Amino acid sequence: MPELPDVEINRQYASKYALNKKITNIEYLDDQVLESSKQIISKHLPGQQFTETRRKGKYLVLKTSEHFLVLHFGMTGNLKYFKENGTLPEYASIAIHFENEHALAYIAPRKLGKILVTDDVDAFFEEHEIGEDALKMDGSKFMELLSEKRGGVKSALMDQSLISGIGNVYADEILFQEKLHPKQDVGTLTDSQLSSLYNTIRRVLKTAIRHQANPKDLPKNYLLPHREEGADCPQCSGKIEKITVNSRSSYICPDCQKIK
DNA sequence: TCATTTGTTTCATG
DNA sequence: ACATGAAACAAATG
Repeated sequence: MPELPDVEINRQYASKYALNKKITNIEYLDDQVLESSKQIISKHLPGQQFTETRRKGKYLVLKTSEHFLVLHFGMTGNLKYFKENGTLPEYASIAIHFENEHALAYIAPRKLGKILVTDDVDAFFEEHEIGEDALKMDGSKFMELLSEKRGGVKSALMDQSLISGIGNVYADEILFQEKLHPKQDVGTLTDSQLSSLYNTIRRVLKTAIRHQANPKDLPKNYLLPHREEGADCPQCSGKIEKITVNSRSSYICPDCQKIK
C-alpha cells in the first residue's frame, strides 16, 4: 500500500523528527527486511546524523555525511518516532536511537520491506531499474516513454522502471479520473490523452499528499473512498466493479471506464 | 483453513 | 533477443 504519496508523508515525517540528531545505536528487532547486514548498518550509522531526506518512487532515503540509509516499505509499513522510555512500536524491525533519548522505528507488519545502507544511492537506483519519480518527470519525457510502451495502460503506469511511485491503488484512481479502462492498450492513446494522463497523475498524487495520503479524506469525486465492489460510482449512477488486471485487483466503474 | 493483500521476482509466452 | 503477462513469493490478518 505505501505508494508515492504514503512514502512522501513518511519522508516529511522523517524530516521533521530525525534530522540533525546524533545517532547513538541501532536496535535490531527483526532481521527479515535487512538487505544490508547488521554489521554494515551498525558500522556506518552510529556517530553520524541524518542531514537530508530524499524520495524516489516508493523509496525513502535518509542521508548521512557519507552514506545513505535506503528504506522501502513493501506492502505495509511506516516510520514512528518514539520516546525510548515509552513503548516500542509493535512490528518494529529496527529502531534508530538518537542522543536525545528518542528513536525512529521502521515498522513493517508484513515484513516485506527493505532496509539497506549504501554509499552510492544513484547506483542503487540504477541497479534496481527505478525510473524517474512520477512527480519529477516532465511531460515530454512521459509522452515519449509511453508512446514506446505496449500492453495495458495500467501496467505501464505501474512499471517502476518507466515511471516510479505509482502502485495498484493510485493507478486505479488515476485511470478512474481519466475515464480509461486499465486494460486499454497504451498504444491506442492519442497525444492529447497522454498529455491529459500526465496532468492527472500529478494532480492525483499531489492531492493525495496534501491529504496526508489518507484515502478517506480525498475529494468526493475520487474513487479511493469508494474502492470496493458494489459501491456507488462517485461520478455516475454506476456501481464499482472489481476485476483482475495483470493478476491484480482493479476497481473500476464499468460505465465511466470503457475500452475504446 | 485459506483467501486476500502488494511490490518484486521469476517463469512462460508471444 | 526482448517485452509482456501470469504466477509465485514474502507474512500476517480475519
